Amino acid sequence: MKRTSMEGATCPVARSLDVIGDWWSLLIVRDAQYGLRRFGEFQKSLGVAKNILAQRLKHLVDHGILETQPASDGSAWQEYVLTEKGRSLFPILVALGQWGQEHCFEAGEPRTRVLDKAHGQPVKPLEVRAVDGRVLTVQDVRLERPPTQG
Amino acid sequence: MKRTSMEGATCPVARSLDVIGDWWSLLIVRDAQYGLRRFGEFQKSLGVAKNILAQRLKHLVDHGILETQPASDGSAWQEYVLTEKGRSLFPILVALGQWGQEHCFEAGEPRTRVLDKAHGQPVKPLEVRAVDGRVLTVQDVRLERPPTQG
DNA sequence: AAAGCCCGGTTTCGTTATGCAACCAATTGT
DNA sequence: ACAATTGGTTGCATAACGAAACCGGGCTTT
Repeated sequence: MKRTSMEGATCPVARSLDVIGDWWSLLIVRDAQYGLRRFGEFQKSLGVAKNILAQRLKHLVDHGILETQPASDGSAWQEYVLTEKGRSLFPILVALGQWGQEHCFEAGEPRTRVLDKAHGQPVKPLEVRAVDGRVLTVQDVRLERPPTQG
Repeated sequence: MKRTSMEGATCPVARSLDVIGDWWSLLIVRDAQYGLRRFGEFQKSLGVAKNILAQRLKHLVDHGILETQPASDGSAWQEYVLTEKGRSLFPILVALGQWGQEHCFEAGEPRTRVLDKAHGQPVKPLEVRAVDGRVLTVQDVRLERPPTQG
């Protein structure tokens, strides 16, 4: 009765979710993107139980999304910093954020926003595009499944 | 000891995850994007237990991501189809898929791909852009928290 | 250098969610 | 009319989650 794993799936979405699809991982990554590094910082920011946080940090380190660094302020403790793999989750977080803003808030309700540092403007809504630049919707794409599968 | 809810969070990412952040919801939505509509189709495609699937479908309907339609092939059963809110999850799925392809597969390992119908080409990698069109990385943005919080 | 306070966890234990299988009603095929 | 399929629900065992207690090493204060 273990939670079913998507590790062997041929669908990239399923494999991604297998790694970062739990309730906390993406929130940890989000906080890491914005500079949090220490266990205590994450715990305070997220309000998550310490055992769960420890589990998740270990999971993210094991999967190469975070790595531990010996220090940075001279103290003997370690810090958790994003790897390149972790930083490349940025579009996912932006996509989730934009969807959430659009669909999970009342008008005027206060919310955290991601702003372009250069001009203080919100980020442009993501667009899925073809290699030739056309904007694509779900109707414009199709799924290609691998040849030999079930 | 209930699973902590993000419903009241001011962060849009957290609110999104509160709705679609579990192990199955996005996979159901992905299948729905590619045309699956019936309970049995989802169950067969995902291999999920029927009680869990029923729970998740209800959850997605409650949150306005799917809606039930009376029929389409004349039978007396109902179908689950995406609402506009559900269709707008498309960029999130693309982002997850692209990240998964890049980071969760060995080279040459067979995988499902999303292709532009027009030319059969894979979709272009997503780019986060500023309103003026500049491509942004996480270093180019900052977080603006709502004024009175905490 | 001793006492005490943080930081970063681990342990314990109760509660919740997940997953499998059995069951069941309504619909459909024969 | 009878059997199989569809679309679920119910029960039960197990794994994950969450709160709080605990704990050891680092750091601080004196």
